[in-house]
Amino acid sequence: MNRPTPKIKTEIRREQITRAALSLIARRGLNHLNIGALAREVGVVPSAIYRHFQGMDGVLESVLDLISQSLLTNVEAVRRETPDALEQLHRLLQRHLQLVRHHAGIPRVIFSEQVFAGNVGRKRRMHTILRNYLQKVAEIIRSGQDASRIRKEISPDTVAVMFLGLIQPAVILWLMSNGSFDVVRHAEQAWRLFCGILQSDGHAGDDAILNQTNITTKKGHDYATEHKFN
Amino acid sequence: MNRPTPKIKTEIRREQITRAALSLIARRGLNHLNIGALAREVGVVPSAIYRHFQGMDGVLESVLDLISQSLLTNVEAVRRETPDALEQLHRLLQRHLQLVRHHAGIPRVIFSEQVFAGNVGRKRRMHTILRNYLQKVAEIIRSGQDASRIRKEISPDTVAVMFLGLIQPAVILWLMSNGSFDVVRHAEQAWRLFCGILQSDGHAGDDAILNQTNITTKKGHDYATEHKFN
DNA sequence: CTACTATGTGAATGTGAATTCACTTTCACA
DNA sequence: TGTGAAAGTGAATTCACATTCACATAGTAG
Repeated sequence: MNRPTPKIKTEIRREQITRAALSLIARRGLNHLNIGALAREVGVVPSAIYRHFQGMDGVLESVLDLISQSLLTNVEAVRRETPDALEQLHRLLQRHLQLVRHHAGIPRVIFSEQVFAGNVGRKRRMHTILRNYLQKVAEIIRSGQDASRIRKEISPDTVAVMFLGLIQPAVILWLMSNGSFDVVRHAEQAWRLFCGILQSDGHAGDDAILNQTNITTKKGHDYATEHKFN
Repeated sequence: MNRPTPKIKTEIRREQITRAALSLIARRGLNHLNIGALAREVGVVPSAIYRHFQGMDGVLESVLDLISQSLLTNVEAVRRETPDALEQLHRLLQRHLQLVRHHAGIPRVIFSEQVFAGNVGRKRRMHTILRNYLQKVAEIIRSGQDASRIRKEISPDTVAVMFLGLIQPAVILWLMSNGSFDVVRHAEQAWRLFCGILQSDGHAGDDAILNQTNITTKKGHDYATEHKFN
């Protein structure tokens, strides 16, 4: 009451709202995301949201944009970082995990019903986002094949989906276990094995994969962040 | 109105309702599952549901029971079918896909927000179901190691999660693409590669993995069904 | 300083769905 | 055949939200 809510330009508010939405989704899930909670998070009154978005649908679209952008940004980053396809994949894996761990809203949106079942347009949108990502991964693999770094007889598309498979179940376990499942450790171990499939020079990464479960007490490593979230 | 709704013993109704729920989830998603729709599906009036369940929560619990049971049934089946660990895994993969393809409600429930975010007890329940399944898979792997069929230096737990990874992303793509993504083909290709990781005798399944995408027009093979659904 | 416009507010309205309850009907069994 | 418990019904209640709208106010441009 003392300080009335400041008025912010709609462009900035839209971004604020979008981030707030992703954050709320991370904490309480997409189903519990509602205009009221969103407004409270941003510090305005519910009806104010409508000054910046058409409604929940609009907000969700915006969230999807953010997710899509984040995923593709990671691809571009690893491409700049190293020329070696295998190394690119490895780093992409790490970045993906880092992204997801800092923004648990992302997997929640991806796995969400609202996306599978809701609005047909949104479903298609999400599908496109995933396909684009997979396509980029497949491109990396193809380039690795061209450089004879990766076995030529395997299908890039299949491998791209398998790459996602290194991440997804682990993330689900992570979400379900409230963070107890150590996704990073799992990913590293899985990567070792996975690498063995890909490499041209035949020798798998059979150096010391220890027999240990992936349950630890939360937390772990933390690759440097560099995402435009707050 | 002519024929009034027959009265059915609660035990049977419960089962009817549970299956109806899974079926509705398959068609419209968990979020759209509501007492009204469920009642209509079963052919009774909404309030009648409360004769058999405490409410949506009760129904959901029952659905989780059904899912858990289906998953474990598959494990037992493959164990009976063959003694070879690798073959058991391969068949489990096929059965899992078959199950999921006939009951799309299952992955929808597993991926669902309602499970991740809703009721804490339900989340834990789902987590337990998954963990149990993974544990069974890990056991198969361990037995394969004991029989020197599978490389001993790899962690059964990690591999079990990777096994899930052969399935999950494919199923998600399948759901998002309205069935266009050919999960079965993907799974077979991925299995070939995956097998190469596991086998003791070193030679990967490098026989002819064709370079083809997995998009086809719906449908495909269809392993024999033997699940207690209708 | 004035006035315009973009933002923010709070009250009001509307809707869909869960749940409850008093009442009715059917079924099984004595 | 009669009766009590189990199962089904429909109306009423409540609730949580989304959405709208008339009004208030803060930036800012002239």
